[in-house]
Amino acid sequence: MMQNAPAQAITRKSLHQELVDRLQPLIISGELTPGSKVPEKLLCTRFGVSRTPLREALKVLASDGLIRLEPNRGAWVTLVTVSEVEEVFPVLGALEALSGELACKSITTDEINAVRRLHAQMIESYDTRDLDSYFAINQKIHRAILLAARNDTLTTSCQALSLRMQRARYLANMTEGRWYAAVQEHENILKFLIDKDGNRLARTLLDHMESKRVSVVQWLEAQNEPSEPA
Amino acid sequence: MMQNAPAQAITRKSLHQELVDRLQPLIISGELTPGSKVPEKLLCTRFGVSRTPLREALKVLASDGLIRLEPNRGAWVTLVTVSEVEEVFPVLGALEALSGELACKSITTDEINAVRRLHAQMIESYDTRDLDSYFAINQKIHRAILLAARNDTLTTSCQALSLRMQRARYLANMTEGRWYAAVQEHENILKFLIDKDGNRLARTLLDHMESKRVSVVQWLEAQNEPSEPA
DNA sequence: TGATCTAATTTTGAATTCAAAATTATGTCA
DNA sequence: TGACATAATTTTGAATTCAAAATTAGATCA
Repeated sequence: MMQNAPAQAITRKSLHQELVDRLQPLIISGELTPGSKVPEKLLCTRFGVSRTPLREALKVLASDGLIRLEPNRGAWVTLVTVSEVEEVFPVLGALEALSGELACKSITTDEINAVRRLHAQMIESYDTRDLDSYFAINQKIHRAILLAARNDTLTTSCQALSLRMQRARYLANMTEGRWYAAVQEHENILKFLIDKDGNRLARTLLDHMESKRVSVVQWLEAQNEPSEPA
Repeated sequence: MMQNAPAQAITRKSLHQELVDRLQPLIISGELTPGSKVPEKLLCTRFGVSRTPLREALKVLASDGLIRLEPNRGAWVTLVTVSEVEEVFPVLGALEALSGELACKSITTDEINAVRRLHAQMIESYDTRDLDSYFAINQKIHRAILLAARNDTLTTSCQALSLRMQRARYLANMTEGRWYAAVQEHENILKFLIDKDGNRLARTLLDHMESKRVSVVQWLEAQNEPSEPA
Protein backbone atom coordinates (compact mmCIF):
# COMPACT_ATOMS: atom_id res chain seq x y z
CA MET A 1 0.00 0.00 0.00
CA MET A 2 0.93 3.65 -0.37
CA GLN A 3 2.95 2.82 -3.48
CA ASN A 4 1.36 5.29 -5.86
CA ALA A 5 1.84 8.73 -4.32
CA PRO A 6 -1.43 10.65 -3.78
CA ALA A 7 -1.96 14.18 -5.06
CA GLN A 8 -0.26 16.21 -2.31
CA ALA A 9 2.14 13.61 -1.01
CA ILE A 10 4.89 14.80 1.31
CA THR A 11 8.48 13.70 1.30
CA ARG A 12 11.04 16.06 2.84
CA LYS A 13 12.08 16.40 6.50
CA SER A 14 10.24 15.22 9.59
CA LEU A 15 6.79 14.19 8.58
CA HIS A 16 5.03 15.32 11.70
CA GLN A 17 6.61 18.79 11.48
CA GLU A 18 5.66 19.04 7.85
CA LEU A 19 2.12 18.14 8.83
CA VAL A 20 2.07 20.74 11.58
CA ASP A 21 3.16 23.33 9.03
CA ARG A 22 0.52 22.22 6.56
CA LEU A 23 -2.33 21.95 9.03
CA GLN A 24 -1.81 25.38 10.59
CA PRO A 25 -2.89 27.27 7.47
CA LEU A 26 -5.88 25.00 7.05
CA ILE A 27 -7.01 25.93 10.54
CA ILE A 28 -6.21 29.63 10.28
CA SER A 29 -7.87 30.03 6.92
CA GLY A 30 -10.96 28.30 8.24
CA GLU A 31 -10.71 25.54 5.66
CA LEU A 32 -11.03 23.27 8.67
CA THR A 33 -14.26 24.67 10.07
CA PRO A 34 -13.93 26.09 13.59
CA GLY A 35 -15.80 23.96 16.09
CA SER A 36 -15.90 20.96 13.78
CA LYS A 37 -14.19 17.64 14.13
CA VAL A 38 -10.76 17.21 12.57
CA PRO A 39 -11.32 14.70 9.76
CA GLU A 40 -8.44 12.39 10.53
CA LYS A 41 -9.08 9.86 7.82
CA LEU A 42 -9.63 12.51 5.16
CA LEU A 43 -6.41 14.32 6.06
CA CYS A 44 -4.47 11.07 5.94
CA THR A 45 -5.71 10.50 2.42
CA ARG A 46 -5.13 14.09 1.41
CA PHE A 47 -1.52 14.13 2.57
CA GLY A 48 -0.84 10.52 1.78
CA VAL A 49 0.33 9.60 5.25
CA SER A 50 -0.75 7.13 7.88
CA ARG A 51 -2.45 8.04 11.11
CA THR A 52 0.70 7.85 13.21
CA PRO A 53 2.46 11.02 12.03
CA LEU A 54 -0.83 12.86 11.62
CA ARG A 55 -1.77 12.14 15.20
CA GLU A 56 1.66 13.28 16.35
CA ALA A 57 1.04 16.56 14.57
CA LEU A 58 -2.37 16.89 16.20
CA LYS A 59 -0.80 16.55 19.64
CA VAL A 60 1.53 19.44 18.88
CA LEU A 61 -1.26 21.60 17.45
CA ALA A 62 -3.31 20.86 20.54
CA SER A 63 -0.51 22.08 22.80
CA ASP A 64 -0.55 25.29 20.75
CA GLY A 65 -4.29 25.63 21.28
CA LEU A 66 -5.35 25.38 17.66
CA ILE A 67 -7.22 22.17 18.26
CA ARG A 68 -8.62 20.43 21.29
CA LEU A 69 -8.22 16.72 21.96
CA GLU A 70 -11.12 14.95 23.58
CA PRO A 71 -10.03 11.54 24.86
CA ASN A 72 -11.72 8.80 22.87
CA ARG A 73 -13.75 11.41 21.00
CA GLY A 74 -11.18 12.76 18.58
CA ALA A 75 -9.71 16.18 17.75
CA TRP A 76 -11.79 19.33 17.33
CA VAL A 77 -10.91 22.62 15.71
CA THR A 78 -11.10 25.23 18.45
CA LEU A 79 -13.42 28.21 18.18
CA VAL A 80 -12.18 31.73 18.77
CA THR A 81 -14.20 32.87 21.75
CA VAL A 82 -14.53 36.31 23.28
CA SER A 83 -12.93 35.11 26.48
CA GLU A 84 -10.00 33.68 24.58
CA VAL A 85 -9.47 36.97 22.75
CA GLU A 86 -9.68 38.86 26.04
CA GLU A 87 -6.97 36.56 27.34
CA VAL A 88 -4.60 36.36 24.42
CA PHE A 89 -4.44 39.99 23.31
CA PRO A 90 -3.04 41.35 26.58
CA VAL A 91 -0.33 38.69 26.53
CA LEU A 92 0.41 39.39 22.90
CA GLY A 93 0.47 43.09 23.73
CA ALA A 94 3.10 42.60 26.41
CA LEU A 95 5.20 40.50 24.06
CA GLU A 96 4.93 42.92 21.14
CA ALA A 97 5.79 45.79 23.43
CA LEU A 98 8.91 43.92 24.44
CA SER A 99 9.72 43.22 20.80
CA GLY A 100 9.53 46.94 20.06
CA GLU A 101 11.77 47.77 22.96
CA LEU A 102 14.38 45.19 21.99
CA ALA A 103 14.13 45.97 18.28
CA CYS A 104 15.10 49.60 18.92
CA LYS A 105 18.33 48.35 20.44
CA SER A 106 19.40 46.07 17.61
CA ILE A 107 17.67 47.05 14.40
CA THR A 108 19.90 47.94 11.45
CA THR A 109 19.43 50.77 8.95
CA ASP A 110 18.63 48.24 6.25
CA GLU A 111 15.96 46.68 8.39
CA ILE A 112 14.42 50.04 9.18
CA ASN A 113 14.32 50.81 5.48
CA ALA A 114 12.66 47.48 4.82
CA VAL A 115 9.95 48.35 7.34
CA ARG A 116 9.63 51.79 5.74
CA ARG A 117 8.98 50.17 2.37
CA LEU A 118 6.47 47.74 3.87
CA HIS A 119 4.73 50.66 5.53
CA ALA A 120 4.45 52.49 2.21
CA GLN A 121 2.99 49.40 0.57
CA MET A 122 0.54 49.01 3.42
CA ILE A 123 -0.66 52.59 2.98
CA GLU A 124 -1.18 51.81 -0.68
CA SER A 125 -3.32 48.82 0.25
CA TYR A 126 -5.25 51.06 2.62
CA ASP A 127 -5.83 53.68 -0.08
CA THR A 128 -7.19 51.07 -2.47
CA ARG A 129 -9.10 49.39 0.38
CA ASP A 130 -7.46 46.05 -0.33
CA LEU A 131 -8.04 44.37 3.02
CA ASP A 132 -6.31 41.08 2.23
CA SER A 133 -3.18 42.82 1.06
CA TYR A 134 -3.36 45.21 4.03
CA PHE A 135 -3.49 42.35 6.50
CA ALA A 136 -0.65 40.50 4.81
CA ILE A 137 1.68 43.50 4.82
CA ASN A 138 0.64 44.47 8.33
CA GLN A 139 1.74 41.02 9.47
CA LYS A 140 5.06 41.43 7.73
CA ILE A 141 5.73 44.69 9.55
CA HIS A 142 5.03 43.21 12.93
CA ARG A 143 7.18 40.23 12.03
CA ALA A 144 10.03 42.45 10.86
CA ILE A 145 10.05 44.24 14.21
CA LEU A 146 9.89 40.91 15.99
CA LEU A 147 12.87 39.59 14.07
CA ALA A 148 14.82 42.78 14.73
CA ALA A 149 14.41 42.06 18.46
CA ARG A 150 16.86 39.15 18.01
CA ASN A 151 15.12 36.88 20.46
CA ASP A 152 13.98 33.52 19.09
CA THR A 153 12.03 32.67 22.21
CA LEU A 154 10.09 35.89 21.88
CA THR A 155 9.53 35.22 18.20
CA THR A 156 8.24 31.72 18.84
CA SER A 157 5.92 32.77 21.67
CA CYS A 158 4.53 35.69 19.69
CA GLN A 159 4.00 33.65 16.56
CA ALA A 160 2.16 30.94 18.45
CA LEU A 161 -0.28 33.38 20.02
CA SER A 162 -0.61 35.36 16.80
CA LEU A 163 -1.62 32.21 15.00
CA ARG A 164 -4.46 31.69 17.40
CA MET A 165 -5.69 35.22 16.89
CA GLN A 166 -5.30 35.06 13.13
CA ARG A 167 -8.21 32.67 13.12
CA ALA A 168 -10.27 35.70 14.14
CA ARG A 169 -8.35 38.16 11.99
CA TYR A 170 -9.57 36.81 8.69
CA LEU A 171 -13.13 37.46 9.80
CA ALA A 172 -12.63 40.77 11.55
CA ASN A 173 -13.60 43.10 8.73
CA MET A 174 -12.72 46.41 10.28
CA THR A 175 -14.93 49.44 10.22
CA GLU A 176 -13.76 52.44 8.23
CA GLY A 177 -13.09 54.37 11.42
CA ARG A 178 -11.09 51.61 13.08
CA TRP A 179 -9.11 51.07 9.92
CA TYR A 180 -8.16 54.74 9.75
CA ALA A 181 -7.12 54.71 13.40
CA ALA A 182 -5.02 51.60 12.87
CA VAL A 183 -3.16 53.28 10.04
CA GLN A 184 -2.47 56.30 12.25
CA GLU A 185 -1.11 53.97 14.92
CA HIS A 186 1.17 52.45 12.34
CA GLU A 187 2.47 55.89 11.38
CA ASN A 188 3.59 56.25 14.97
CA ILE A 189 5.03 52.77 15.07
CA LEU A 190 7.20 53.60 12.06
CA LYS A 191 8.16 56.97 13.50
CA PHE A 192 9.26 55.59 16.86
CA LEU A 193 11.11 52.76 15.20
CA ILE A 194 13.06 55.21 13.04
CA ASP A 195 13.77 57.31 16.14
CA LYS A 196 14.72 54.10 17.97
CA ASP A 197 12.55 55.27 20.81
CA GLY A 198 12.01 51.96 22.55
CA ASN A 199 9.71 53.21 25.28
CA ARG A 200 7.31 55.01 22.99
CA LEU A 201 7.37 52.20 20.46
CA ALA A 202 6.53 49.68 23.17
CA ARG A 203 3.69 51.83 24.45
CA THR A 204 2.32 52.33 20.93
CA LEU A 205 2.45 48.63 20.10
CA LEU A 206 0.64 47.89 23.36
CA ASP A 207 -2.08 50.42 22.59
CA HIS A 208 -2.30 49.14 19.05
CA MET A 209 -2.91 45.63 20.33
CA GLU A 210 -5.48 46.90 22.81
CA SER A 211 -7.39 48.64 20.01
CA LYS A 212 -7.27 45.48 17.95
CA ARG A 213 -8.62 43.53 20.90
CA VAL A 214 -11.58 45.87 21.27
CA SER A 215 -12.29 45.70 17.58
CA VAL A 216 -12.12 41.91 17.38
CA VAL A 217 -14.28 41.49 20.47
CA GLN A 218 -16.89 43.86 19.11
CA TRP A 219 -17.00 41.93 15.90
CA LEU A 220 -17.24 38.57 17.67
CA GLU A 221 -20.03 39.81 19.88
CA ALA A 222 -21.92 41.14 16.88
CA GLN A 223 -21.57 37.69 15.31
CA ASN A 224 -22.84 35.91 18.38
CA GLU A 225 -26.11 37.78 18.67
CA PRO A 226 -27.51 38.18 15.20
CA SER A 227 -30.85 36.89 16.49
CA GLU A 228 -31.68 39.89 18.65
CA PRO A 229 -33.24 42.52 16.39
CA ALA A 230 -34.12 44.98 19.16
CA MET B 1 2.71 -8.97 25.61
CA MET B 2 2.32 -6.24 28.22
CA GLN B 3 0.10 -8.47 30.29
CA ASN B 4 1.93 -8.20 33.57
CA ALA B 5 1.98 -4.50 34.46
CA PRO B 6 5.50 -3.10 34.98
CA ALA B 7 6.54 -1.22 38.09
CA GLN B 8 5.26 2.29 37.28
CA ALA B 9 2.57 1.38 34.77
CA ILE B 10 0.16 4.13 33.74
CA THR B 11 -3.55 3.80 33.23
CA ARG B 12 -5.65 6.96 33.55
CA LYS B 13 -6.42 9.63 30.92
CA SER B 14 -4.61 10.30 27.70
CA LEU B 15 -1.41 8.36 27.71
CA HIS B 16 0.67 10.87 25.83
CA GLN B 17 -0.40 13.69 28.18
CA GLU B 18 0.40 11.54 31.17
CA LEU B 19 3.81 10.89 29.66
CA VAL B 20 4.38 14.59 29.04
CA ASP B 21 3.57 15.24 32.69
CA ARG B 22 5.88 12.49 33.84
CA LEU B 23 8.78 13.33 31.58
CA GLN B 24 8.87 17.04 32.43
CA PRO B 25 10.05 16.46 36.02
CA LEU B 26 12.65 13.97 34.81
CA ILE B 27 14.07 16.65 32.55
CA ILE B 28 13.83 19.51 35.03
CA SER B 29 15.37 17.53 37.86
CA GLY B 30 18.22 16.52 35.60
CA GLU B 31 17.43 12.84 36.00
CA LEU B 32 17.56 12.83 32.22
CA THR B 33 21.03 14.28 31.79
CA PRO B 34 21.09 17.58 29.89
CA GLY B 35 22.74 17.15 26.51
CA SER B 36 22.28 13.39 26.52
CA LYS B 37 20.13 11.26 24.35
CA VAL B 38 16.59 10.49 25.47
CA PRO B 39 16.62 6.75 26.15
CA GLU B 40 13.47 5.84 24.29
CA LYS B 41 13.57 2.12 24.89
CA LEU B 42 14.37 2.51 28.57
CA LEU B 43 11.51 4.95 29.11
CA CYS B 44 9.10 2.63 27.34
CA THR B 45 10.07 -0.13 29.73
CA ARG B 46 9.97 2.15 32.74
CA PHE B 47 6.48 3.43 32.01
CA GLY B 48 5.22 0.22 30.49
CA VAL B 49 4.09 1.78 27.25
CA SER B 50 4.93 1.26 23.62
CA ARG B 51 6.92 3.68 21.51
CA THR B 52 3.89 5.30 19.89
CA PRO B 53 2.57 7.32 22.85
CA LEU B 54 6.08 8.02 24.10
CA ARG B 55 7.08 9.47 20.78
CA GLU B 56 3.92 11.59 20.71
CA ALA B 57 4.93 12.98 24.09
CA LEU B 58 8.44 13.71 22.83
CA LYS B 59 7.02 15.76 19.96
CA VAL B 60 5.11 17.92 22.44
CA LEU B 61 8.10 18.32 24.74
CA ALA B 62 10.19 19.30 21.73
CA SER B 63 7.73 22.04 20.81
CA ASP B 64 8.14 23.30 24.38
CA GLY B 65 11.91 23.34 23.97
CA LEU B 66 12.72 20.79 26.65
CA ILE B 67 14.13 18.35 24.14
CA ARG B 68 15.42 18.62 20.60
CA LEU B 69 14.50 16.18 17.85
CA GLU B 70 17.17 15.34 15.33
CA PRO B 71 15.64 13.61 12.32
CA ASN B 72 16.79 10.00 12.18
CA ARG B 73 19.10 10.61 15.13
CA GLY B 74 16.65 10.59 18.00
CA ALA B 75 15.67 12.98 20.79
CA TRP B 76 18.18 14.88 22.93
CA VAL B 77 17.71 16.60 26.26
CA THR B 78 18.43 20.27 25.64
CA LEU B 79 21.14 22.10 27.55
CA VAL B 80 20.46 25.40 29.26
CA THR B 81 22.78 27.78 27.46
CA VAL B 82 23.69 31.35 28.33
CA SER B 83 22.11 32.59 25.12
CA GLU B 84 18.88 30.76 25.94
CA VAL B 85 18.78 32.29 29.40
CA GLU B 86 19.43 35.73 27.93
CA GLU B 87 16.48 35.14 25.64
CA VAL B 88 13.97 33.58 27.94
CA PHE B 89 14.30 35.76 31.05
CA PRO B 90 13.29 39.01 29.36
CA VAL B 91 10.21 37.31 27.91
CA LEU B 92 9.40 35.77 31.26
CA GLY B 93 9.93 39.17 32.85
CA ALA B 94 7.41 40.81 30.56
CA LEU B 95 4.90 38.07 31.27
CA GLU B 96 5.37 38.14 35.03
CA ALA B 97 5.07 41.89 35.00
CA LEU B 98 1.77 41.51 33.22
CA SER B 99 0.68 38.89 35.72
CA GLY B 100 1.38 41.31 38.56
CA GLU B 101 -0.56 44.06 36.89
CA LEU B 102 -3.57 41.85 36.23
CA ALA B 103 -3.38 40.17 39.62
CA CYS B 104 -3.76 43.52 41.37
CA LYS B 105 -7.06 43.98 39.57
CA SER B 106 -8.61 40.64 40.49
CA ILE B 107 -6.93 39.19 43.53
CA THR B 108 -9.15 38.44 46.53
CA THR B 109 -8.37 39.05 50.18
CA ASP B 110 -8.13 35.31 50.75
CA GLU B 111 -5.63 34.98 47.97
CA ILE B 112 -3.55 37.84 49.31
CA ASN B 113 -3.53 36.19 52.71
CA ALA B 114 -2.42 32.94 51.14
CA VAL B 115 0.51 34.74 49.54
CA ARG B 116 1.26 36.39 52.86
CA ARG B 117 1.48 32.99 54.51
CA LEU B 118 3.67 31.61 51.74
CA HIS B 119 5.92 34.62 52.10
CA ALA B 120 6.31 34.00 55.82
CA GLN B 121 7.18 30.35 55.17
CA MET B 122 9.71 31.42 52.58
CA ILE B 123 11.40 33.76 55.01
CA GLU B 124 11.59 30.84 57.41
CA SER B 125 13.31 28.75 54.74
CA TYR B 126 15.68 31.63 54.14
CA ASP B 127 16.50 31.94 57.83
CA THR B 128 17.31 28.25 58.07
CA ARG B 129 19.11 28.39 54.71
CA ASP B 130 16.94 25.60 53.31
CA LEU B 131 17.45 26.25 49.61
CA ASP B 132 15.19 23.47 48.32
CA SER B 133 12.30 24.59 50.45
CA TYR B 134 13.00 28.23 49.56
CA PHE B 135 12.81 27.49 45.85
CA ALA B 136 9.65 25.45 46.21
CA ILE B 137 7.81 28.16 48.15
CA ASN B 138 9.17 30.88 45.91
CA GLN B 139 7.62 29.05 42.96
CA LYS B 140 4.32 28.83 44.77
CA ILE B 141 4.25 32.57 45.35
CA HIS B 142 4.89 33.37 41.71
CA ARG B 143 2.28 30.84 40.74
CA ALA B 144 -0.28 32.29 43.16
CA ILE B 145 0.17 35.72 41.59
CA LEU B 146 -0.08 34.18 38.14
CA LEU B 147 -3.33 32.45 39.02
CA ALA B 148 -4.74 35.63 40.53
CA ALA B 149 -4.27 37.27 37.13
CA ARG B 150 -7.14 35.10 35.85
CA ASN B 151 -5.62 34.54 32.45
CA ASP B 152 -5.09 30.93 31.41
CA THR B 153 -3.13 31.87 28.33
CA LEU B 154 -0.73 33.88 30.44
CA THR B 155 -0.48 31.04 32.93
CA THR B 156 0.30 28.51 30.23
CA SER B 157 2.89 30.69 28.50
CA CYS B 158 4.61 31.56 31.76
CA GLN B 159 4.65 28.00 32.98
CA ALA B 160 6.18 26.75 29.74
CA LEU B 161 9.02 29.24 29.86
CA SER B 162 9.48 28.79 33.60
CA LEU B 163 9.92 25.07 33.07
CA ARG B 164 12.76 25.68 30.68
CA MET B 165 14.48 27.95 33.18
CA GLN B 166 13.90 25.60 36.09
CA ARG B 167 16.41 23.28 34.49
CA ALA B 168 18.94 25.96 35.43
CA ARG B 169 17.31 26.85 38.72
CA TYR B 170 18.11 23.59 40.43
CA LEU B 171 21.77 24.20 39.79
CA ALA B 172 21.88 27.92 40.45
CA ASN B 173 23.01 27.87 44.04
CA MET B 174 22.75 31.52 44.86
CA THR B 175 25.39 33.51 46.62
CA GLU B 176 24.57 34.82 50.08
CA GLY B 177 24.38 38.36 48.75
CA ARG B 178 22.07 37.52 45.89
CA TRP B 179 19.86 35.49 48.16
CA TYR B 180 19.49 38.39 50.56
CA ALA B 181 18.65 40.74 47.70
CA ALA B 182 16.06 38.32 46.36
CA VAL B 183 14.35 38.20 49.73
CA GLN B 184 14.25 42.00 49.82
CA GLU B 185 12.69 42.03 46.37
CA HIS B 186 10.07 39.62 47.62
CA GLU B 187 9.28 41.91 50.53
CA ASN B 188 8.41 44.56 47.96
CA ILE B 189 6.45 42.11 45.84
CA LEU B 190 4.29 41.27 48.83
CA LYS B 191 3.93 44.93 49.78
CA PHE B 192 2.80 46.07 46.34
CA LEU B 193 0.45 43.12 46.03
CA ILE B 194 -1.21 44.03 49.33
CA ASP B 195 -1.43 47.65 48.16
CA LYS B 196 -2.77 46.41 44.83
CA ASP B 197 -0.28 48.72 43.18
CA GLY B 198 -0.16 47.11 39.75
CA ASN B 199 2.46 49.39 38.24
CA ARG B 200 4.97 49.03 41.03
CA LEU B 201 4.35 45.30 41.33
CA ALA B 202 4.93 44.86 37.61
CA ARG B 203 8.12 46.87 37.76
CA THR B 204 9.37 44.92 40.78
CA LEU B 205 8.65 41.56 39.19
CA LEU B 206 10.48 42.70 36.07
CA ASP B 207 13.52 43.79 38.08
CA HIS B 208 13.35 40.61 40.11
CA MET B 209 13.50 38.56 36.93
CA GLU B 210 16.35 40.65 35.60
CA SER B 211 18.35 40.02 38.79
CA LYS B 212 17.64 36.35 38.49
CA ARG B 213 18.83 36.41 34.90
CA VAL B 214 22.13 38.00 35.87
CA SER B 215 22.61 35.52 38.67
CA VAL B 216 21.85 32.47 36.52
CA VAL B 217 24.09 33.70 33.69
CA GLN B 218 26.95 34.30 36.09
CA TRP B 219 26.59 30.85 37.46
CA LEU B 220 26.41 29.26 34.00
CA GLU B 221 29.49 31.13 32.87
CA ALA B 222 31.37 30.06 35.95
CA GLN B 223 30.42 26.46 35.15
CA ASN B 224 31.55 26.71 31.56
CA GLU B 225 35.10 27.82 32.32
CA PRO B 226 36.27 25.73 35.24
CA SER B 227 39.43 24.94 33.26
CA GLU B 228 40.87 28.43 33.34
CA PRO B 229 42.67 28.83 36.64
CA ALA B 230 44.06 32.29 35.86
C1' DT C 1 -45.21 6.88 16.67
C1' DG C 2 -41.54 7.29 19.65
C1' DA C 3 -38.59 5.99 23.50
C1' DT C 4 -35.28 2.64 24.91
C1' DC C 5 -32.36 -1.12 24.59
C1' DT C 6 -29.15 -3.98 21.84
C1' DA C 7 -26.25 -5.21 18.00
C1' DA C 8 -23.32 -3.70 14.14
C1' DT C 9 -20.16 -0.37 12.59
C1' DT C 10 -16.94 3.10 12.92
C1' DT C 11 -13.47 5.55 15.22
C1' DT C 12 -9.92 5.95 18.47
C1' DG C 13 -5.77 4.69 21.15
C1' DA C 14 -1.87 2.24 21.41
C1' DA C 15 0.97 -2.01 20.34
C1' DT C 16 3.25 -4.17 16.78
C1' DT C 17 5.54 -4.64 12.48
C1' DC C 18 8.52 -3.40 8.82
C1' DA C 19 11.58 -0.65 5.91
C1' DA C 20 15.08 2.84 5.88
C1' DA C 21 18.71 5.23 8.13
C1' DA C 22 22.37 5.43 11.30
C1' DT C 23 25.59 3.26 14.16
C1' DT C 24 28.73 -0.17 15.40
C1' DA C 25 31.55 -4.08 14.46
C1' DT C 26 34.45 -6.59 11.42
C1' DG C 27 37.61 -7.37 7.85
C1' DT C 28 41.01 -5.85 4.38
C1' DC C 29 45.04 -3.84 2.79
C1' DA C 30 48.83 -0.43 2.95
C1' DT D 1 49.22 -1.15 13.39
C1' DG D 2 45.92 1.95 11.56
C1' DA D 3 42.99 3.97 7.88
C1' DC D 4 39.31 2.71 5.17
C1' DA D 5 35.61 0.01 3.29
C1' DT D 6 31.95 -3.25 4.03
C1' DA D 7 28.77 -6.06 6.63
C1' DA D 8 25.90 -6.82 10.87
C1' DT D 9 23.25 -4.64 14.27
C1' DT D 10 20.60 -1.25 16.27
C1' DT D 11 17.68 2.57 16.14
C1' DT D 12 14.41 5.41 14.00
C1' DG D 13 10.24 6.67 11.33
C1' DA D 14 6.02 5.49 9.84
C1' DA D 15 2.51 1.99 8.29
C1' DT D 16 -0.26 -1.52 9.92
C1' DT D 17 -2.80 -4.18 13.16
C1' DC D 18 -5.75 -4.97 16.97
C1' DA D 19 -8.52 -4.14 21.09
C1' DA D 20 -11.44 -0.89 23.39
C1' DA D 21 -14.56 2.90 23.24
C1' DA D 22 -17.96 5.55 21.02
C1' DT D 23 -21.29 6.15 17.59
C1' DT D 24 -24.83 4.71 14.63
C1' DA D 25 -28.41 1.65 13.05
C1' DG D 26 -31.87 -1.41 14.00
C1' DA D 27 -35.16 -3.90 16.76
C1' DT D 28 -38.50 -4.13 20.47
C1' DC D 29 -42.23 -2.66 23.08
C1' DA D 30 -45.34 0.77 25.26
